[in-house]
Amino acid sequence: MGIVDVARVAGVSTATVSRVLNESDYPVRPDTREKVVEAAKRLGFHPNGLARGLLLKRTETVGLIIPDITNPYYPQISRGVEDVAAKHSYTVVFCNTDRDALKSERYVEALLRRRVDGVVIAGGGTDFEQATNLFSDHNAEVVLIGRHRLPFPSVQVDNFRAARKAVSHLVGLGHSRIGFITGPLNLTSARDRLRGYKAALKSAGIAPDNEIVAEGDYTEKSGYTGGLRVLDRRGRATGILAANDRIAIGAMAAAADIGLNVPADISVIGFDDITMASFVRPALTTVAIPAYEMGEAAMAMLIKLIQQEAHPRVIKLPAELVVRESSGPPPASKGETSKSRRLR
Amino acid sequence: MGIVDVARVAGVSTATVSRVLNESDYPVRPDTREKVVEAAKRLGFHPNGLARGLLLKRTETVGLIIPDITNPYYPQISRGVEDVAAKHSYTVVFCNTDRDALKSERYVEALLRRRVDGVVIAGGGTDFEQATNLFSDHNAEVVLIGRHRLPFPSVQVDNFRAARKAVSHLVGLGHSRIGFITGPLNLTSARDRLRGYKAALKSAGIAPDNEIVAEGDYTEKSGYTGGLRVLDRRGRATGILAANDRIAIGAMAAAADIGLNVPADISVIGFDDITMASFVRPALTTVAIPAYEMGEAAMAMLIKLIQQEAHPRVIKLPAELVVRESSGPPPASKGETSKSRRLR
DNA sequence: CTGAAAGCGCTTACAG
DNA sequence: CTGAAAGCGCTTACAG
Repeated sequence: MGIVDVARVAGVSTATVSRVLNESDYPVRPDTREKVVEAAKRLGFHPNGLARGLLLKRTETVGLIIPDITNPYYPQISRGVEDVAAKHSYTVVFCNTDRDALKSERYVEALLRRRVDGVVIAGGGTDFEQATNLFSDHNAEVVLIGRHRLPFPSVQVDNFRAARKAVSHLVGLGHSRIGFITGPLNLTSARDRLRGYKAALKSAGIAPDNEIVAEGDYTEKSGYTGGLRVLDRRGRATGILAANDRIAIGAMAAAADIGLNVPADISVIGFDDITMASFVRPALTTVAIPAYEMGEAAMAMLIKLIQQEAHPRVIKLPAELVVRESSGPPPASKGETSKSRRLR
Repeated sequence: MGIVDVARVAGVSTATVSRVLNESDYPVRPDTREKVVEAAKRLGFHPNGLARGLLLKRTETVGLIIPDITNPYYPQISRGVEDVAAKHSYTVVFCNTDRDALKSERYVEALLRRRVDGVVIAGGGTDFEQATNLFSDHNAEVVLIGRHRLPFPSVQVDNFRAARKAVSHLVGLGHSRIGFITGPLNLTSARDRLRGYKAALKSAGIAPDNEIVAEGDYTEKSGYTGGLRVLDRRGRATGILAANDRIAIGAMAAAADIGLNVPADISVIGFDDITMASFVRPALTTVAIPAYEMGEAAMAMLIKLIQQEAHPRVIKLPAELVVRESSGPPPASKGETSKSRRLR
């Protein structure tokens, strides 16, 4: 069942069928048009996109390469990408690399074979230099989300400034022992946040202390472990910046399990503003990263590239501090917990 | 740059190139084979999947239709689907319908045009009868996740029994005022859980009370609202079953904001066991739905269907109660909160 | 306004 | 073991 069948039933040529069904502005007599539409509907005709793509060299398909959809940051991005893709009748192929070189390579090959018109790549940690060049060489456009050191258009957020803003908030509240649980330091996002943290301490005249900095990996578990490390000692932090909300929530769990009160004993600030952030108790103060909008912007940019329209080379989106319940002034005297006060 | 170029460079025919590159078991002399492999590599040849698919009538692409990847239940499922897809070198096209008929229709058309080999459909609420028949008529296999009233293979979990199990746990703890915040009742999953809740009450000899049942929609917000409704009155519930973890976490937030202690004043049980469930405090008791495994099973089944292998018609996966901190015995005397006790 | 025909890049039955 | 050629289902330049 193909276009020739429609042509036969309508009593016209395949050329005419094609012109009608693609709403070409090629002139076709109204009654001819109607016969075609009628026949197509009667036969339940769905044009073969493979044949079309083969000929036209465009598939209206794009790839979305992310580390892991299970990380609550990526569903937002993906949704943004997909919504604008759908709006322009593009279809998106979904690739979870786990930041694994082998998996990435396989996906790149799969996308190349499927002749995608473009890809959006989010999340670093893998070296995409070769991959992006491959896509580029094969007429697939590339848009990056986040800061990569690659010469492709990208959508970014200023993680450095965002982290600084969060730390300043803590400083403004009176904190001077401010810890940090980082993301995986092979990621630029994580490194930028760490740099911002350090810069903010410096400009507040606070000496850095590695005892209250722990490396995490953007999971709740690493936040829990890091939280225990940063909190369970004398001279502990009175404020913690976490490199994302999952870490922050893990750290809050650690605080609770140690018997520390948030924010009375310890303030916690996250990053991202996932939905859950406003529903944990105390509600999480966090730096909101506009993930959905980043996805939207990336896909919009990709479509412009594909359709050879003008477009900016890099779009910077703002991150904003959302103050909720988990941040407050430090406890009155150092080392004293709300519990010890209560017990007095 | 195509197979003819590779053939020319290797000094063989396209037939031979095809046979070598597809690892056909057709006999090819080793040195010929080598020349082909060499040429393909040198030219950076990536076979055109569109041409291949057009001819073979299979694309090694499947569609994944879900309501919304932003709902933390679906990333797990999607990951399961995608992991086994990748393992078999299938590619997955990603469709978020928002349970919207128009969007669904568009995706179905897009998938049909792309000649996907099959689709897995998760999440009801939309009528997929027409869609599934369309796929079926066009040689695309269909696997459903969850209970639909459609004659297609499916992967399910027994929500009825799972809800009963959760309520029984509360009854065993001594609760007799047990509330329920439902999911959207147009979904069979939500209705099955509600039925299970009612059945468990009945077999425990507890009269149902609509005052402590609220309709939610699987979001934190609806859990918060529902929680306020069920908790903020005399004769309030001492235990709440929530139709998913997001609702449960919303309900816990409501309890906290009212000044109620979980589990001292009120026990809360969720459904799903999302990662966050073990990191909120108190950690959430919940019925673990094996979402990742459901995705895996569905995709595995789909591949068997496509490759015409034997397969079960329906796979039932077990749901297990995970007892953590949010459930405990009811407060000693009715209407008395831990706060009022403390104040005494 | 309409159609005949070439061609997109592959695979495979057939012939040698 | 190897190759010539047909054909998958479309679109479009060309001719009328």
